[in-house]
Amino acid sequence: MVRKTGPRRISGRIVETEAYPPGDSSGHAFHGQTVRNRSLFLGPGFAYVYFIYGTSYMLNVTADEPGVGAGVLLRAVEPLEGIDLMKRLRNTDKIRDLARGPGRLAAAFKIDQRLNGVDLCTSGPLWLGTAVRKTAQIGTTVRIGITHEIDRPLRFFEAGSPYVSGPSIR
DNA sequence: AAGAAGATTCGCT
DNA sequence: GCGAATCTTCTTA
Repeated sequence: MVRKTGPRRISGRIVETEAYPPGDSSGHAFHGQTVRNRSLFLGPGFAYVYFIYGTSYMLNVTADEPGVGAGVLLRAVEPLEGIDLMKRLRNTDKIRDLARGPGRLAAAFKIDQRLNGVDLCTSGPLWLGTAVRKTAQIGTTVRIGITHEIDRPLRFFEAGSPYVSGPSIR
């Protein structure tokens, strides 16, 4: 994932995600389209950004066809470029904690509601690149922090990565 | 118009 | 580990 803010560039490898497929009652699209979640219905490859708990922004990559609400929550990133800038944005010097967790990830990449609806498949302020090629074992667990459909194994992470939030046991 | 819940984080114990 | 922080949206009166 790459973030361009002014002359600065922030990037990292996505190491943890959660899926919120169509019809999932824990997904924000479950009750239909609203002002808040309309980006989820744009079709695949757009940013869905929302603010929660009065403290945190979160970033999803939209999925599925236009009109079908579905998304993938990005929960953790291994920092690559722009680490000094991330440290300032996150107010910490611990590289491991810069983007470990969905709210921290958004803060480290300077993501707020202005990026809601942005196309993530063309280079703009925020996009998903393919430059980093590295094989990894993918672990799977239930999703974190939800109260519906809690048994579905829809959290995915790079096994053994120190940049993953939460449990790393399959 | 008021209240509750929410895909979390941080600071303290 | 636990509780507060703090805002948006949706529900209920």
